Amino acid sequence: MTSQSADAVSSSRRSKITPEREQEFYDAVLQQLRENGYDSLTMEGVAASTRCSKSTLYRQWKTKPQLVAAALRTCSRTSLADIDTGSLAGDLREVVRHAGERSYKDTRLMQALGHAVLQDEELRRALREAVVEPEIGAIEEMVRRGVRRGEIPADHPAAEFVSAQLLGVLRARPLLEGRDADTPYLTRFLESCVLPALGLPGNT
Amino acid sequence: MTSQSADAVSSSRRSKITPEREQEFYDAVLQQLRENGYDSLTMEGVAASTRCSKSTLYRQWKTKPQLVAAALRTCSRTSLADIDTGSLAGDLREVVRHAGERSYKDTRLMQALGHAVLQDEELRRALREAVVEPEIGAIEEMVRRGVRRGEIPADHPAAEFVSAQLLGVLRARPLLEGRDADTPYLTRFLESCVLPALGLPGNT
DNA sequence: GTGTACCGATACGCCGACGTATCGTACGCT
DNA sequence: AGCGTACGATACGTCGGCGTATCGGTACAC
Repeated sequence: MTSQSADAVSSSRRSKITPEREQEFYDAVLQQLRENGYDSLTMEGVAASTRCSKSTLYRQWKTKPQLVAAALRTCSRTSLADIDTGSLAGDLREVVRHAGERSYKDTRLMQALGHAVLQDEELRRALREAVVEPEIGAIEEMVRRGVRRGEIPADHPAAEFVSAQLLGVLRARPLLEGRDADTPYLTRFLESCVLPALGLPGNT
Repeated sequence: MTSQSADAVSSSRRSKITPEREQEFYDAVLQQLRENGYDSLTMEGVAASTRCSKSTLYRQWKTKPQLVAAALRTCSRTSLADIDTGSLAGDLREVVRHAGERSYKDTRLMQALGHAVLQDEELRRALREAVVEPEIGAIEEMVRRGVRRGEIPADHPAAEFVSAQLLGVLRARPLLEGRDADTPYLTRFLESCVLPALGLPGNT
């Protein structure tokens, strides 16, 4: 056969599944999700794009929703949790910078899981725990820090809407304008809507 | 009219398709869309729930996406276009009242069409022209009227985000809190975020 | 060197949905 | 009264995806 020398990637896939290999599966799942939606994601497709056999997939995960749920759980972006610039406005500016960069991928992913999430309990929990909660939790923590620092009052009526606003606009722009909500757009939104509503000065 | 006996519905459906009957098809399509998503919407299902045969469906519409597109085009709720209270704040309060009532149906519908819309050109146009454009156009017209009346400056930076904010929050709440964005929620959002960002006084 | 566990390929059964075709018949018009 | 049109029922071919099963072969441990 072929001389399987240094490239462990292309030719021989006979070794046990390493963590890196596992991540390749997950990446393929997420990519196919974004491109074609949940229903058009097929086990055959994942197998083909990762050059494994269906047997391998079904050995590791029982069913298609479980594979997808597992893939979602690797999405845990803890990036937002690390942000702490010392001011609420500064934190949120960092948030929109990150969100704008990941706008396309996250938006498509959410869109793809739209209704599938309503049918499968495990899928719903995976999406919430792995994607929604971490990001939204981080934002709400920023707001709480802002309250503690006295930047905004604890019962500011706009406080409850910060995360919904950001997530909402992120998903709304593609529908309204046909373009992703990139960082400049999100920044304009933050400075001219979110921060003013909170009583904080926006960069004009 | 065909004043058959009392039960024109259950037994014999042999008459030609009246406009009312046609609307029954569309309603069934939209309902199944909202309940199960686009991919799980089946011609068999529509036929069964409307007690017609598949032949009839395929005689009227060539394919499944065309049936769905036709159903979408009957959604044209021009209700928002009729709103004109004399002030921007008043107009928007009417908008959230309507939107809150239709929240569940509209949100689910958008969610259901998520990725299908990316695959089929006709479907995409139908959704835009029948659902998105009318509502968003009405809101933007309200903003323009507000500018003409001098309520807000023409270049107010928050003006471009009014429709995106409302649509976004409408779709975001179910994801974040697991509940629909009803009228009270939308009203709070309007008074504490949208109006303040525009420099208008919100009802506290 | 021997063994075992795991991988890849592939074939299979099953099901459900699309879209077509056929046929009998009720409707509604003239 | 008669006739054509469109409807309802249903069967059919096709396709594609899920999940299972079988089998040969290879990597890695011992």
